[in-house]
Amino acid sequence: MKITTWNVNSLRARQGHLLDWLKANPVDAIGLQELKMQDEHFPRAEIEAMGYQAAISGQKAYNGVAILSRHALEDVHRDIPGFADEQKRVIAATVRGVRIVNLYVPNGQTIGSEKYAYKLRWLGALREYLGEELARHPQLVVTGDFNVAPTDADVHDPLAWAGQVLCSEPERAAFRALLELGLQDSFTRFPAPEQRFTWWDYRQGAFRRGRGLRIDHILVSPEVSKECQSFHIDTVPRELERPSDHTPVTLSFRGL
DNA sequence: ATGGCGCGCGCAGCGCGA
Repeated sequence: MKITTWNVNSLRARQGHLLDWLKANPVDAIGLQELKMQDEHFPRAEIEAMGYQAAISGQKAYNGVAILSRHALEDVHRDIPGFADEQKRVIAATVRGVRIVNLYVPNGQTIGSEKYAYKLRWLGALREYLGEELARHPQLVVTGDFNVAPTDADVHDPLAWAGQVLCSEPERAAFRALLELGLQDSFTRFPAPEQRFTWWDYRQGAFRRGRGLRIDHILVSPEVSKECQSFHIDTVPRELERPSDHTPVTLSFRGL
């Protein structure tokens, strides 16, 4: 089994890239973020023609998440239970007995802003939710754009980013609190690849200059961790015309 | 130097992302 996460930064703008990528990489399931699209505009027929079912939680202009799967999507849930939020950032489904929770964590804008406070509140609520999911589903995979670079090694220029949003200590502590539930950052399960970033700014040729961050993650429960086989950050789509600023990240399993 | 680039919205230029 293979599970991918990809922030497409507008599904309408990236539909061609997504379909081409799925044709070349027929993963079992993929969590998408930043659809920026209402449910009724989702290209369901084109996705189904590729052999995928879709569970979606869309929103006009901002946010929006989906899980696509080549297998049945069961027990689909949206949002964080008990956390009032207009923004569509969470969708969960069970695929072949594996619970997948797919996230688009708030960006946080700037330290001290209302959006930053919302991000930290959101991550606190997420921790409660994932604790419950972990208790219910021993086979748990959490995919998403977490908007947190967990350590300085995940930042091209740690000094320039020190204390900035995505790298601040409260954000990193909130990320570690997810791991303390018993989840593992699957990236750390393998020898660090030469290229470890998953996002590069569109400006200033950041991708070409290797100025990126690792902010897209796949967390796994202990039962899933045992089955992990490989982890891959695919930079090919980032080279295309009008790319998403994020790359797809794929975790492969032996047994699941 | 507070923008750069790319998106949606909507038809000009702004809000937002990371």
